[in-house]
Amino acid sequence: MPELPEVEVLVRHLEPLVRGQSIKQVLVNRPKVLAPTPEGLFCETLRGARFTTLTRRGKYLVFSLMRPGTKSPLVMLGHLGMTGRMYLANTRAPLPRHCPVVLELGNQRFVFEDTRYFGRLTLDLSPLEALGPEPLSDAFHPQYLATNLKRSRQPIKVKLLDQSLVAGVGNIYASEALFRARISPRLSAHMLTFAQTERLYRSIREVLLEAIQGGSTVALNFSGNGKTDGLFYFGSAPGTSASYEERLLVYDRAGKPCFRCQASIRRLQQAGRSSYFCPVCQGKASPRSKLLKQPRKRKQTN
DNA sequence: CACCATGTTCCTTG
DNA sequence: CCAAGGAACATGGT
Repeated sequence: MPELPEVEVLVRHLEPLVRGQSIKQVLVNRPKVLAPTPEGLFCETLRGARFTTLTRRGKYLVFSLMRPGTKSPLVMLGHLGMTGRMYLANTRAPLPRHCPVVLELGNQRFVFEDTRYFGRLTLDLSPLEALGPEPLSDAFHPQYLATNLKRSRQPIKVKLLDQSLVAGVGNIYASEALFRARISPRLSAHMLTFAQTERLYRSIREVLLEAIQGGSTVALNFSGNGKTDGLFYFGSAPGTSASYEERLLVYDRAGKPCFRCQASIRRLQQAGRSSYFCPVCQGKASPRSKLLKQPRKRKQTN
């Protein structure tokens, strides 16, 4: 679930649940997810601290906490990696199989579950320094995008995954945005016309905004089903599924008909990752080719 | 067994 | 020095 929209939805739902809660105890099952923060420092720093605010930066969750008797805020950075989840659970509920960190809050516990352990929960804030502008903020605009794309010869799809260009776009939404903008994922970044850059700018924002408004891509279950003790978790929620794949127009649709022209969606490998696109709607031809293909005025040859 | 997977970082190559 | 590509990380699904 971890691209900007999913993290944004998670943050909005989690923020009121953790605010005001204080950490009674810290359990670390996988010290590596704290790196480079030492386990001892992590536990000692957080024990007794109280959550104040929760915000998002790119795909990162930014937890602010206060330690009793101090004035300086404490910040803990979270990242879901590929398979991470963060939720509050009843203390009587059994912990999941892959649970790198648990924060005991008293009657509840904050659970960080991550089957692949690519996620992070750390006191090291340095990753934030390398992030580009938030795509939904004013700092991100067509001129900014144009200037920065001109300096890169990477395929535009690969460039969109560069978090220093714009923070939060991942593999799914990169393909979705390019499909909407009708730009080939193979087009070199510096080759985009300004018109294409403007379309891409709008597409990126639309795709992310719609995903946030849709609640998130992957089906969510914030309420729990009563049988489990999960008060909040990501996962397929019976009855509320279907929204995910239906909103994606090209991602993971190789071989299926393009929703716009019926051509078969294709998949290709770029920088080791899959890209999906419509070979017709996103053909290599630039918008100008339409004009160039028009029959030219012929020279008078008589 | 083979290949695929929503991400980031480190190392190598050119 | 910089850009770009690939492997590594770790586990599970098909």
